[in-house]
This record gives sequence, structure tokens and C-alpha cells, in this order.
Amino acid sequence: MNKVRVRIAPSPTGFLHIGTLRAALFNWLFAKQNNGTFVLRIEDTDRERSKPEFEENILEGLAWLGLDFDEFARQTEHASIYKKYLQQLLDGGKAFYCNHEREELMEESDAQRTAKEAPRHICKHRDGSIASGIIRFKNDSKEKITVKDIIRGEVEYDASLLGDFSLARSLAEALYNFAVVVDDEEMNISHVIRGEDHLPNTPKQILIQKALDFGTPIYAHMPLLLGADRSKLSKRHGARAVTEYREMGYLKDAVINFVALLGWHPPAVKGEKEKEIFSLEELLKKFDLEKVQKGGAIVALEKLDWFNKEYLKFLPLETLTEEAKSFVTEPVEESLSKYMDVLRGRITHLTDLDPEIKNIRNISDYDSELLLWHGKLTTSQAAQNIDNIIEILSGLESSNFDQKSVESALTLLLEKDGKGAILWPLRASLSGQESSPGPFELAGVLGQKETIYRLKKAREILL
RNA sequence: GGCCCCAUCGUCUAACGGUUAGGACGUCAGGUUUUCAUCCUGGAAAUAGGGGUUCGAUUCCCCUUGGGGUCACCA
Repeated sequence: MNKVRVRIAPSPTGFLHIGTLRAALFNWLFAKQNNGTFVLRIEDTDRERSKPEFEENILEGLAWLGLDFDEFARQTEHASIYKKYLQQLLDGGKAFYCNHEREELMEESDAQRTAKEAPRHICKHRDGSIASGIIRFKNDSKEKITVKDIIRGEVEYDASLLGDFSLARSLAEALYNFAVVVDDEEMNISHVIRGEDHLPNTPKQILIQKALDFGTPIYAHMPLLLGADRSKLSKRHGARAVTEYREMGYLKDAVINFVALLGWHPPAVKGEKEKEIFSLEELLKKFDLEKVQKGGAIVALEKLDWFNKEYLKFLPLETLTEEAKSFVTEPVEESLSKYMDVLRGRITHLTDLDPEIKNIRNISDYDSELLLWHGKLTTSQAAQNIDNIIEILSGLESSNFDQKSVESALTLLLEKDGKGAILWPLRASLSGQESSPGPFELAGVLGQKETIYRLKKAREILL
């Protein structure tokens, strides 16, 4: 059994998007599971559209998600290798130059289309009569090309319907299908795991492999990711850059978990409730390329939101605090982890954190009615209760003032007067709002001084 | 249009040819809770249609319909 070597081959003509991310994840998992090698190959043969910033974005996105690659390559650096094989095909009469104008090709294809034929270019220069123009594959094959695919089984294509397809703009400028074949061979790629949109390219690539006497890798064409209306994923739907998900306040673990479950799912046990929370390590154990779904999957962010909430709930506090730093503008400094601890269960995105912290730090004016627990307390009862709270909390050691100490200090009072009668006015005093985090949590993050201050303020409002 | 791929709740999906078609998200209804959030319990919700094959079809085959991909001197 040959060593497993897989690759992802994004072109730096756009940001790393979620489809490429999933290809990267599935390739990465498959490589790790088989003790193989994961290669990142930048397909930058289109020099006009390729941009360094896109390559950087691809690298940045993969690094963020922890999908590390073992080898790196760039196609523009392989020009001499392409040239060698191109020349070999030309010399062997398996490729030729074609100088047909774009318009001529368009007309040919339109005519074929209206005649209900397969649109393809069968070039009249295929005997090698000219020496200028682009280089095409001389396709004389009449056979059926079978693509062996792990996900789809065997897919058959009629080679004669492919025509004399293009290989290179010139000896120095290879085009996609040709460059892919040469690189996959040169890099000993064993399995090609890519999007279904490449399925129709595969017979062309196999034809080139045969002409060059190369082997054929094993294929696995993954279903496409779709927008909400089942159309191709576009910016409207969320075909945004993966790095943009980070900016939107999603955690990398949530993104990985979400994407892994798009097109794949571990077998379920009948009747058993199941949490679909899987870390990269767990995915490594469970993932099975052969079980990947064939149909396209809609990218629905509701589920990503849920994953994010879940990870916000149970990831280590230090990890979350570190992640949160770049999202917080409030000068909370060392208290950030305290705020994170209080708010982690209440937010969906890291971007929600800053407004929540602001909300706690900057109490707004409120009506005295708020302190009365929806009329369940009279003004004098509320005032009395707040006085009692102030007295108890003032007696606490300031260095020891936190959520826990506040809670235990108030235990007796709670038993005496009832939870709501104490907790509602306390919480309302500290938040100034109908709904907020709990009173102990608030007291903990605010500290003794501010807590007492707000309670006294509430007392004044009641007067 | 040619070729190719695909089709289970709204969404992501599970189910050796035999299950009350399972789970998750979302949604709805209760419960716990000082509020909100959380948490717990429960409900509604799917095999696109038609033919076969079979004792038996979500599962295998064919047709229809629907969706998608691709057909560049893009990748």
C-alpha cells in the first residue's frame, strides 16, 4: 500500500472560503488518520487574477483553525517541469498548437449547442500543422473513461465528447487541468479529495495522465456547499472569508465542528440522545471519508451559532479570555476574565461581549418601580431590604469580596425574607434593568465599592 | 442545450432489504429559576411522484419531476 499523500489546491484568486475550508478539513483528517502527508498547493497559474493577499488569507485561515500542512508548493514555481512534459506531449504528437480566435471557438460552440450536440472544439490544426497559439490535447480517445470515486462509486464519461481541450497558453504557461496532473504526479498524490465541481474535469485529467504514462490517484468528490435557496454559495449567503467568521466572533472549534458536520455525520444510535460536539481529536477518531454524503448541503448559520454558544459554555475560561481580548474595547484590563466568566453563558458571539460589558459597567437611569419586583414589594419593604443588604455587604472584607462571599454572606437574609424579596432588588439595583446576569455575579464583577455605591443609589431613588 | 452528479423533517443528517423512519439545530408547549439566559420534559415536523424486483423497499432497477455542477487562452 502506497503512502497516503493528499492535498488541497486553492487558487489565490479569492479569500479562503468555507468550501475550501471543508476540503482542507476532510483532507487533513484523512491524512492524519492514515499517517499520511497533507500538502497545501497554491494554484496560481492565472497570474492576472492571483494576488499575494489572497494567498496570505488562505494561510491565515488555515493557521487559525489549526489545520497545519506538512508540505507547501506554488504552481508558478513549477513552470520548467510543466514545460518539460508539454514538450514531451508535443513531440509525441499527443498535443498540438491551435490558433483559433476566441470568437471562432464561441461560434463553434454555439452552433453545437443549437444542434443539441456536445459543445467541444475539434481542431483542424490537430495534426500539428502550425506552431503558434495555445497548446491543446489531441484527443483521439473513443473510449469510456471511468472515474473511481470513494464517495460516488464509478462515474463514466465518454471521452469523445471532450474534444481537443486546452493544456497551456504556451510552453511557459500551463493551464489548470495540465498543471494539476503534473503536480499530482510529481508530488506523489495518492488521493484527490476535492469538490464535486471538479468531477467533470476528472476524465480530462485521466486522459492526460495516460498520455504521460502517469498513474491515476484515487478520487473522492465531495458534495457542494449551497446557499439558503440551494443556489451556489455567494456573498449573500455567507461565502465569506473564513477569517471573517473569526471577526464575527465565532470560535475556531465551533467553525470546525460545524463544517465537519456538513456532508458527514457519525452513525447514530437509535433512540439515543446525542450531542454533536466533536473536537478535532474526536473527529480524527470518528471521521470516515466513505460515509460522506452525496447531496449538496446548505450552509445554515443557526447551527453554527448553537455550536458557538456551546463552546463558549465549556471551553476553559483562560482560552476564552484570550480569544476575547481583541473584541473588547472597554478598559476592564485584568477583570476581563471575571466578565467573561459571568457572560460566557449568555452570549452567542464574541462580538456580543463588549456591549454586554458596557451594559454592566455603565448603569443607566431607571425608575424606582423597577426595584419593587413587579409590585410584589412595597417601597418601604424594598428600602428595608436594600438597607439590610448594604449593611451585610459593607461588613465584608474588601479583599475577599467576590461572587461566592456575597452569596454566602446573604444566605441568612435570603432565608428570612425570601429569595425574590432580596435578590430582585439587589439585582435591579446593580443592573438597573429588567433582565440581567444574576446579582451575585454582578456584585462579583463590580467589586465592593461599586456594589455598595449602586445600592445606595437605589436607596435614594426609592425615597 | 450536451454530459455528469444528486434527492429522508424548514436545515444538517442516521437507518446489513424487515425500525413506531432515529438524532441534532431551529420552532412550539410545559417545568426549574428573583429577571433574562441556562437547564429539564414533551410536541409538531420527512423518505419528491410513478412503475417494477421482492414475502417485504427509505434502501435495488427504470421512468418522470426537481435541484446542482460542468462545457474558457478561470481554477
